[in-house]
Amino acid sequence: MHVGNFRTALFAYLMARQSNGRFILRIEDTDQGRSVEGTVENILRTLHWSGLDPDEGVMLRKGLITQEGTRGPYIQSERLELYRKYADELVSKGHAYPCFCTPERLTKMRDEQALKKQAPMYDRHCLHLPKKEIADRIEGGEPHVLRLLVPRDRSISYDDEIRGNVTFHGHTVDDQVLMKSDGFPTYHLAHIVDDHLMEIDLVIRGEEWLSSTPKHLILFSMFDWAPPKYAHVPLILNPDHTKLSKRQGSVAVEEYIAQGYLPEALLNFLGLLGWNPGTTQDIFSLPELIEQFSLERVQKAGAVFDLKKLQWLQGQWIRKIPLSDFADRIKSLVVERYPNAVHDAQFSAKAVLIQERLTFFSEAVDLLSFFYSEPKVTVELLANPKQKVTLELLPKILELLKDTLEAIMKDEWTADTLKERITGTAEANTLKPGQMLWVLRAALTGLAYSPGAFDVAVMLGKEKCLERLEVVSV
RNA sequence: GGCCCCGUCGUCUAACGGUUAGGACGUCAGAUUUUCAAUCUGGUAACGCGGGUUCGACUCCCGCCGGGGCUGCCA
Repeated sequence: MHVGNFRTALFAYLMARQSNGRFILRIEDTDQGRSVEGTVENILRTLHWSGLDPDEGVMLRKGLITQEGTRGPYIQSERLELYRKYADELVSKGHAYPCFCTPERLTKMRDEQALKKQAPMYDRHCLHLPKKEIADRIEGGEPHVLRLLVPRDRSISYDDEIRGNVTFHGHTVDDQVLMKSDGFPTYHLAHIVDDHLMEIDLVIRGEEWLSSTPKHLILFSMFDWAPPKYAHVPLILNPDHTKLSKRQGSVAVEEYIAQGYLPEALLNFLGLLGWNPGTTQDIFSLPELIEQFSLERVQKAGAVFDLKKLQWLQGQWIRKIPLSDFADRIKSLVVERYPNAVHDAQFSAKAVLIQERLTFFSEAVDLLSFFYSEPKVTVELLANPKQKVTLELLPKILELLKDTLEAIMKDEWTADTLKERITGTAEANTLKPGQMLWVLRAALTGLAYSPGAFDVAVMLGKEKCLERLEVVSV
């Protein structure tokens, strides 16, 4: 599921919720060539992951795809007779006509138009065929499509919920194919038939649909049906301002799920992409979005997908997780690599040390590694010029650390005592506390980034600390 | 080419005729008497251009420039 479609779904969901409406999932599978196995289930699972379950239409029940609601079927390939019926009605009213033109002729026609710098539009070749001939060719089973007869003399305008008044001139609108030769409708016909029959009153869709809206409006008026309100949301863009695409990052929601993003983070990010609350609030839960969202505050211009901001939001949300839940979530990951963590009664106490320093659950494994295995400590890590620890100074610091820790009684092995004694030693030896603490922390964890030295030392215990200091000394 | 949409810091955005043009992400600096992608503080950075209208324009109008979408028997 493309993140753009997902954001559109989010906006639709928000509008449905705040207006006590229904969020309907309809599957538009009218292109036989593009159907991909598992797509529907994938969409459903993704929506469920984020909490945007449909109220009506296609849904998942006990892992199976089902349809619920009184206006079904909700899968367009199961509604073919319906579209046929309405298409015939259009033909009989003179609003649509059969076209026998081959793809080859159409291509040639468009090429010629392009050459003459004209807009490529169907030349209505088949509109002028004699009635008898049309009947005979259809009778003879010749492949054909049905085209919309666009009233070229009028202009079509409507009020977009996001963009305001938009106007098109009939003579710039092409005679859109409504029914394909394979008996399937195009999106355009299916959309208006279904939205009318399913009583859809608000259509929120991507900006790429803006230019086909006049066709839809014409169709609604030909059936004498009231059109829904339309809201065309701006596109989501790549950093280079082109339409969001693969190649420049992930476009599928499934990829973000796989990378470990929380639904709260993605929802928060996408909710704020193209919409703003008008306040300085930037952390939004789904209920808060429902409460505050409005189409009036949706942006008109495209918005670049800013991965950095998504990551920041992810960090914000991961820190909001209650500790016990957080510990549960990371425990299975840690146990995968360190089976001895299974029965660790202190697991939560360790989890609390890392919750605010990670962005993804998966990072927990490395961040807790030194609790379940002996760290590999390198001299390069210990002797860090940035921490003012030189190779010459290192042996002395290690000796001082060992002596200092050795002198602390087991029953006073606390963060406070450690801090007090180490600071004292540092001062007595004209060292900065940081120089000693860097070495201690690095020796105990083997990591450049980890929880603080005191926390780690307390958790590890006196014996283990001395043991590790001894190991790096030799 | 034609039609339509859009144009405030690098990015997401606030402003709806009068502000030192605000916030957030990023970035930079400092703090956190140890690290950190965590936290805090501070800094950096924008009204595309040109005409109008007005006492006064980011805000209204026109033109230009720039970007995007569509231009399929795809959605």
